[in-house]
Amino acid sequence: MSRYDPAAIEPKWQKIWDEALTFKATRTAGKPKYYVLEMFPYPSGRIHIGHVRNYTMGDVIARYKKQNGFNVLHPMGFDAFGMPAENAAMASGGHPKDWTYSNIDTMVAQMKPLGFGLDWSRMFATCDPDYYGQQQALFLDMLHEGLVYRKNAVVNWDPVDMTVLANEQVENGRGWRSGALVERKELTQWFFKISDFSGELLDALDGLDDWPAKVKLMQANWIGRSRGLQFAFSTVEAPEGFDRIEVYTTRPDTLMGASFVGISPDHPLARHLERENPEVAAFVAECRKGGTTEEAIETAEKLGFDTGITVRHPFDTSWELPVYIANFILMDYGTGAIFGCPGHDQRDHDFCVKYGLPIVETFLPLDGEIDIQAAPFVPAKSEKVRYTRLIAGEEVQTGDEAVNAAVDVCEANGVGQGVTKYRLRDWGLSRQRYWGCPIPVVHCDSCGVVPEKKENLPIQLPDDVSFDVPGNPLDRHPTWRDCACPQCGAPAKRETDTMDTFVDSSWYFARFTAPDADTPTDLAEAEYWMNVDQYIGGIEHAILHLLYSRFFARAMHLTGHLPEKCKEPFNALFTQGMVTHAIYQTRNAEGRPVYHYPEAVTLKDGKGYLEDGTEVEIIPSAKMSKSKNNVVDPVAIIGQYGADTARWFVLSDSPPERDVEWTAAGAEAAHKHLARVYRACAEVAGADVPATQEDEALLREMHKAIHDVTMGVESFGFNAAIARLYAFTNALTKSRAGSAVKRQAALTLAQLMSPMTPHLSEEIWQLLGGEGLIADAPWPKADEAMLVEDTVTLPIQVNGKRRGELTVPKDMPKEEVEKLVLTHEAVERTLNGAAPKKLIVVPGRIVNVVV
RNA sequence: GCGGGCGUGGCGGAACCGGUAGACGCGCCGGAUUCAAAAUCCGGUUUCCGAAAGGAAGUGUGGGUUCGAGCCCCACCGCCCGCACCA
Repeated sequence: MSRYDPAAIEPKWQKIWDEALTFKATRTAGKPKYYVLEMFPYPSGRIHIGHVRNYTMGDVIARYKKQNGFNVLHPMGFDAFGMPAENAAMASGGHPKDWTYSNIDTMVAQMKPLGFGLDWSRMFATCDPDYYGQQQALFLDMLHEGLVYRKNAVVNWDPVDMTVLANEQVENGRGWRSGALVERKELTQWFFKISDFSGELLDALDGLDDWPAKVKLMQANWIGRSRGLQFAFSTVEAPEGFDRIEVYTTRPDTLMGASFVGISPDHPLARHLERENPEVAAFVAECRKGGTTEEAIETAEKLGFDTGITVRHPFDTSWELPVYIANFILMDYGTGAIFGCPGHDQRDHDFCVKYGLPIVETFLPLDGEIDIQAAPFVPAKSEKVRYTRLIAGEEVQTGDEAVNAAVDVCEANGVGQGVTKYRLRDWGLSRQRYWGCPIPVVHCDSCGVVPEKKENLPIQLPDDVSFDVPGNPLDRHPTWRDCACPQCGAPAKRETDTMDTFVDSSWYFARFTAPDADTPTDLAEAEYWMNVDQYIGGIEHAILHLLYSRFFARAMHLTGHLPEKCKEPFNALFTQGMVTHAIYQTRNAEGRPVYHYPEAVTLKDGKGYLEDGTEVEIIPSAKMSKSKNNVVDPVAIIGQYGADTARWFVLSDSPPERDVEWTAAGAEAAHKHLARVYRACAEVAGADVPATQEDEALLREMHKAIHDVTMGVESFGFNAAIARLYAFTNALTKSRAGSAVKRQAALTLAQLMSPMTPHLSEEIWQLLGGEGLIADAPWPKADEAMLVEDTVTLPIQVNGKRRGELTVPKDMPKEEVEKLVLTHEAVERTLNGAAPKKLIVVPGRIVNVVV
């Protein structure tokens, strides 16, 4: 009998699937489809065990759906534009394109041995001119539709590298690479009008029943809808043109408790004063310093500057409030100006205490005393309070009721109007970088900004660039910028900004339905394959990627590239956990940690030792990191145990939404189990035992396994499904059933395992003479009749504690069960002749005797 | 601070709708096979008392609802994640 040899069988079956085009997605009218997609990877260079887990989950779903008669679309591609490629080029002198494509080749070569049922013929990278050319076409259509516009925006500018930095590249106010102090620079940039969709993107979350509540909540918070009042204070002795200050408040009911008006350091009035008054200039300069990175310092201290200007209270014109410039007010939220109500806001309270401003309450708790001077009273808006300085409504009402009443009264009195505001801002897509999709517009001296003609697409990135000098290579390329104005034909210059890489990943799922179409999508294909039925990816994309994709799907519908039904492109979303691994560390003489590779550590009784006997500290379940020496390389695992073991292990033990810890012992155990399955099935293939009395018991086990594993796969309970498969394997190996039934059970076992361990399953299928490929074989169906037993074992509880059990025919009437229970030895002993207080019989489940 | 989630043996984790807590795996213990080892197979394994039969306790803590609570309700403790000067 041969041994389980993954190194031989895995490549064999991969070749067979390839040649049979087993996983090629084909559109057939009348046959249902299923589109399963895992978030595509960035081509960083090597695949990670986390990728293996992510793609294995998708593959289980894909193979399972195929066996259930669906036309499955399960594609793979690469999110290939982005800064690491440029950074690599700067560091080692190569070209981002070479670096990227060579990484893609490596990663594809690492992924193929894992045996994923992918339609590789649809593969693309977002840096393929074919893909980004279509993205440019899409951009032009969105521009035409009014979904894209230009405006000035502030960026982080590194004056040494002459480049724009992302927020996360600014460390302590300095560029992460150059170390130069980062400047705030205003540039004209392109924006997508995602804010037009704020309300819709928020409301539509309700319809996403198969999305994690957590993700929906994160998106809702990000969009941040608030209802409030916008109105203007009239000013006293303000510079010309500033006779009104617009403010926005979500608490108009506290208007009678206002103590001051605060404006942002970036507010037009502050900017005006800055030019005239050096003290103001010094203050706002202080406020702007460092930006977001020094938020620790900023949170500690709330600073204000009294402008000397005052405003009149809208309901009492003799009441004047001072106007402060305050460092905690953001220009891009609301109107950049607020009124401060210290009685009911901690921040305003701190501010008023610091600057000696009056503190009055507008409402009090229904019962009990509070000292509003000592601390603000900030109850939930849904809570009822008693108003002492009432604008509108009942004296006793909830904050929500009071806000609505206050808005109505203010509107009736001509004091502003109720407005709905969103936190979500427009999506700035311009990046002053080389390795991205060029924005297809032309700057013409006479015509201004002109969209490029579609027939000129793709506007390709030039290859002859270098990264040895700072700045954007597109800017300094000798000829690339030169072009003819698409409108007047005169010599003009191309836009040198490229698109944010989030644009690339906002529509790739649609492109997979027709990767070779000469328009962004093919409507017939999109109509058939969309939506993505199951999307799988990391929680880190809960907000941006998924929100941008939802926006893009709408934009693509408006521009005629997707049918209406695709406005929400992902029917179901699953966010998977990470694969973690223990860190083994000791400390050097200075007390700094020293990290050891797992191979160097021997484990004994839960403790780890180095070769010389030194005990190491074990930090369990840590995120894998190269610098901590705890990375598990999938290629090494496949070499050691084979792909099926890796696939089996990453799904076992932990629920898929949670992190799973990779342990050598666990991987070893998974491998041993697969070898055991192979042995057991090979034994069955060679046996010839006539039918026995145990046949039926094994068949019942088989049908239960079919039922449970099916449920497990359907509900993403892969760990539970695997546990069930262990149990079924045990049942098979221990059973003394005849060979015919055992063969049937083994074939079923192979099928139930096939989404997780496809190679081993095909091998067993072939060994036992299964018909065709297991990948094509219909998923087994549980026979309901075999799931129900003729007899049931009822636990007998006395006062809720289990005291014994009783085996009775399944449909025995309640009365008879009761009689039997009362004669049960344990019950008789407890009752001791007395009658029970109560007797509860739940048919088929349990019996409880109350004494 | 706000929002969300989680807490079950030595470990990862099961437990459908409120109905036998600890499935399955790891580890550990014992045994078989072997000259020996590896590999494999068999049995045991929540804790405490007991030789055993059996009994008692037990799902972070305290209370509640219920014939019955890991699951529902209230309060608290701990951990994790997300957001955050948002007017």
